[in-house]
Amino acid sequence: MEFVAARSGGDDGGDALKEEKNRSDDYSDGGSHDHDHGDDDGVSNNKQDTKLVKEPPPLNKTNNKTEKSMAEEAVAAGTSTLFAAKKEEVIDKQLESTKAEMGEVREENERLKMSLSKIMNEYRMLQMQFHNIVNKHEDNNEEETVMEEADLVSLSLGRRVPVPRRSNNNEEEKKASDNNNKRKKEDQEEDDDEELALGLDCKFETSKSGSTTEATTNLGNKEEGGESTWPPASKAREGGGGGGATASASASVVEDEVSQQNNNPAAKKARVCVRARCDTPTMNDGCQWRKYGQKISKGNPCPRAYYRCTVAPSCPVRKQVQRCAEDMSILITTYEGNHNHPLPLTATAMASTTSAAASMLLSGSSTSHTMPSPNPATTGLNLYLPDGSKSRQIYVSNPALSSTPSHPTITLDLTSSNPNSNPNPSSSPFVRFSSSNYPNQPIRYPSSTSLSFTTSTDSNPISWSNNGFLSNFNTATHHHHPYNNRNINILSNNNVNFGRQQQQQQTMESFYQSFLQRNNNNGNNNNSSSSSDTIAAATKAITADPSFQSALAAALSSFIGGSGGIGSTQHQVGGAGGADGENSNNLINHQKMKFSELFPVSSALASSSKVNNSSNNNGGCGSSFLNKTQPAKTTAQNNGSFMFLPPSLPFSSAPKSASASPGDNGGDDHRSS
DNA sequence: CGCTTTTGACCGGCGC
DNA sequence: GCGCCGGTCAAAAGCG
Repeated sequence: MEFVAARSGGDDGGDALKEEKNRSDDYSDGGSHDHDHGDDDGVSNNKQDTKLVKEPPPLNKTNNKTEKSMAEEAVAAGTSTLFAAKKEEVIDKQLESTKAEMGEVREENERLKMSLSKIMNEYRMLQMQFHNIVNKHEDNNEEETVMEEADLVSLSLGRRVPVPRRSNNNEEEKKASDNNNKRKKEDQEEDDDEELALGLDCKFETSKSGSTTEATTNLGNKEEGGESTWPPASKAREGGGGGGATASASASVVEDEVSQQNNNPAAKKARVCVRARCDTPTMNDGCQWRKYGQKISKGNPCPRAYYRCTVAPSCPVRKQVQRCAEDMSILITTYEGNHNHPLPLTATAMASTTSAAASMLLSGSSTSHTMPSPNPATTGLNLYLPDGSKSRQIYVSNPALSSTPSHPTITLDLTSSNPNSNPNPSSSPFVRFSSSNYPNQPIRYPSSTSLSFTTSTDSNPISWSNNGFLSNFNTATHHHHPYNNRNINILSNNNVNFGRQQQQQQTMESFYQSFLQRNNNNGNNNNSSSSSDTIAAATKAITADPSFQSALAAALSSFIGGSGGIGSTQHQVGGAGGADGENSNNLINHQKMKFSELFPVSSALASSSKVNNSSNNNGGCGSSFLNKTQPAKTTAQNNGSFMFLPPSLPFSSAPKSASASPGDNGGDDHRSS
């Protein structure tokens, strides 16, 4: 048992150690080994000896038999005694040779024991050294230890990454793993439990070793900030448990990014662009943002809102939020800079995602451009979700990088409208809408890194939320993508069920919690058996699969802000806290708007209440960009002609919510500077 | 009153 | 040098 673990630890001396254990009688190291000793002694310790010992008796027996038989024959048959004498000689020779072999074996055994004792001494010395090293790393700089991983970029949410002990590949650990296996296994189990609870471990399997850079944080240096990740403060606070530890893993990544950026003068700012279907003004990523500007950018009728992180006064992180011109249901959030403060747990989800992306962007700067491949199965980003002691992958397909000269950008495509992942874009009303209005836009992203977290192309007509959120968070985790991807279809395929969505007036604040409740509600109120079944299946999937839970938690935290953690202090998707009614109305209106997009004839009814709501609307961007139009524009909405709104559509009256993720698209200024 | 949003103005980079 | 553009600043206004 331990041998297996020891070997799994990758120790090249595993065999030697095994030999040592097998052969050494003076090997004293805990009771657990005693058992092994017993087994090993029986199995292989004196294998040759036993063989040698066992062999002679048969010889003797056979010889005795021959003697007896020969004597009987001699007596009985009266044959000559010469034959018997020859036989005795042969037997004596065999015995002598056997004794000689036994002596050689004994000598060999003695030599092996000698060598074993030497090896054991060396091993113990190495073990001592290893312990010292490990203790130093753990006590002084866990983060750097994390960064010593050669080929993995590990991101963890909300938990300290148990990397230091697990992934140190030095030989000391390898050997020490034998004696420490039990302890380490216990520790790993604990760590695994932790990960199961809160962790989303994202590891990039790259052939690069660039992730071993030193932690050169750039506190407050927004110019060189990696992207939307969270390093510096966390590092500064390390050892403080909680928040600092939470962000440590991500911090390592970002520090890596930063260092790599420093190594690359051309890359001033790394950006992570997250594309997600979002009805709300911004994705609630757990952080608090303050809007400091808004501008119409070229090529996109939707204004671009500029936010800065207000969690810490000096936090240099910026965020740009803009609706996708081709598909206004898609919210494009671009993160830039490094947080210099600990992040709430809900913020670490997006942090992890963006960190992972940025890590790939930066650490793989030389190869990432080659990642786009006609075969999605061969390229992509593997997000490892801890599943007990194992890790499972979420394959993020078809990454591609784009970088302006000053801003290397990686795009996380959380939508299914990714042409790579959604061969049937017409299934999404938004896609259809967008394609008709902005035919040029689909070309916007080929040049950008597109990490599609979706890949589920089948339109599962389930709408967990009434605003397109997680509308198709189906049971794809139990399916196998044609590309062997693990499907977590988040924010995909807005399969709008208008009637039900109107009935479902969900507050986004407790989205996840209400989700399960709404399963029942759906079943009771909507009688949507198919959907309820599927939701039940999805629920089962969630409850049954720890890794899926992690993924779900991350996703929900990313897009909804979660009901826990700081969620209470932050306005959830939909805008102002407590404005559930407004949110609901917004959601309803949004769906109506969708409906009107598809069915203009009926849109008049749908938009009737929306006009009234739009004035005080703090709602989400979906609702915001649909509802928060100037009165003059509202007419167009009433006519179901939203898609034909002028490019300068202001989407004004942004939400007044003060905290997390206020509305983008708010304001109608078209600054021409 | 404190915080946020709005929004016109400003600045710097870049291309021509 | 000029204009365009993205990004930021900061005063004014709004909100609770």
